[in-house]
Amino acid sequence: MQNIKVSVDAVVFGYDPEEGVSVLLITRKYEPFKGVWALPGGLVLNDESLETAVKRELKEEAGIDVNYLEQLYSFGKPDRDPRNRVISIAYYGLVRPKDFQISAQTDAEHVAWFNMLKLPRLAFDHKQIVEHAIKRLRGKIAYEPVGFELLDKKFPFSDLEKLYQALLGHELDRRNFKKKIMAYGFIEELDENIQRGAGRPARLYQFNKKKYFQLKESGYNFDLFI
Amino acid sequence: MQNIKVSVDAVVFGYDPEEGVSVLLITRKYEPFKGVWALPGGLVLNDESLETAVKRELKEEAGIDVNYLEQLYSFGKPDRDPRNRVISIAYYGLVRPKDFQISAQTDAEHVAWFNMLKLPRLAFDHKQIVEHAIKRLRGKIAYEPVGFELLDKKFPFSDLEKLYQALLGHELDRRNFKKKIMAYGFIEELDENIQRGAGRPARLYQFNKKKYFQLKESGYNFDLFI
DNA sequence: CCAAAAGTGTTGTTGTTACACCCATGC
DNA sequence: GCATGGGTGTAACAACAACACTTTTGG
Repeated sequence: MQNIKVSVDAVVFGYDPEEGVSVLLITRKYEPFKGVWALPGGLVLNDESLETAVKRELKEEAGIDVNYLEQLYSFGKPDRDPRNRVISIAYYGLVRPKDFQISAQTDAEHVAWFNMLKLPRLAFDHKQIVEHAIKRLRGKIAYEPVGFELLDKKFPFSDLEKLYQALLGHELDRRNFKKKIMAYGFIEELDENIQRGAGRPARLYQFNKKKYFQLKESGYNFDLFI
Repeated sequence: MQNIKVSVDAVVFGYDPEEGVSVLLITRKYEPFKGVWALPGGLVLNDESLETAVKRELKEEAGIDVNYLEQLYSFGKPDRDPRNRVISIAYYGLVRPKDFQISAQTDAEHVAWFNMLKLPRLAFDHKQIVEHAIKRLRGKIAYEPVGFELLDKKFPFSDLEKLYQALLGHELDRRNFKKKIMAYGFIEELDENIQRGAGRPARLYQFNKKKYFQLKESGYNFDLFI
């Protein structure tokens, strides 16, 4: 008789031009790994879809609604949970951290953002899951402009550039980056500026979803970076 | 109390220069969908890993060992199995059909290869799973030379070319294709020819895994086609 | 000698990379 | 007036796409 539990876990990424790319973590309220940082997640209910389960857990544990959610991978080693067999279907999500006041809720003691490069010790095999998610996100930005789910609706071009640099882990040429991105035509320049700290005010831009989906439907392939 | 079963299903691709790209299917021996074509697969045992489960099922149901196996996606809609809640973790595999005499075994009535473009009606949501796998395989060949798992150890260049054409669904320029592939350096020309039917005999080539992994380790990015 | 499949280079076009100075603001 | 961050164009080079004739075999 099969006796395997099914859970979902979520790697939620947030971005802030100052902080870089962060991952949302909670501390576990119960054993095993009580008090240890972990990914938000939990068992799937009998009659809910996997995606619904992830969204529910994120709401319950961190009070957050994601902007974008995609299945990542299923982790199913027989000993990944010390109690009993649990396979976890991992998702990753993108969110604008400023949109939410994250807050610990049921099942979680604390909730916090951690820079993706400076993570604490994590429960279970969650470190592996996060690594998998980072790899996926890095790959993803090369052919889909997911980054826009992480930025404000209107953003200075330098935010986008910094996001790509943070994700890719290397510098980009400002002029070439802008040229390439703008050539696709799914970003529009607005007639507004923003001033942040010192320096010349920056022109604001926004993502044009309609144009993006048109391009995508017509079989266009985005090839952004290596 | 959670009551969800966990199964695995496999989309095994095979290739033959005459037949094109095929998918391995079985007919179900029991209800539901008794007698209907379906993907090989079944429930995961309590103490086996997901990958082991896939390999075991392929052996049990079709007498096949895959050459390459990769997790595809997990399908978990609450009503995808009419009996009870079953989530399926789908894998896709590659195999050289000539290496095996496929044969129906326990749990399967018949086993057969079907051209990936001419599939019969499939049980459960297996059609969706196959479509997902085809999409993935198409994407995959663009940045990893998985195709070699589908070809004979030694093959004429035209086999590789036909494989890519079958997968991509469009023609390729013979000269440009060869130039591009050979430039990576992980294919070596042998001092052997093969004669198949009419026409000039073809030079044989083989994949050099060592060189391939060297390139890959050194962070090289293969970018084959759109 | 004809049909079938394999083999092979060059050129124009396009895309990519490298690179440096000026501009608008706050302090 | 200086420090900070924003904005912009060009030229050299590399990659890609398009293109057709010759070679070797079997029948």
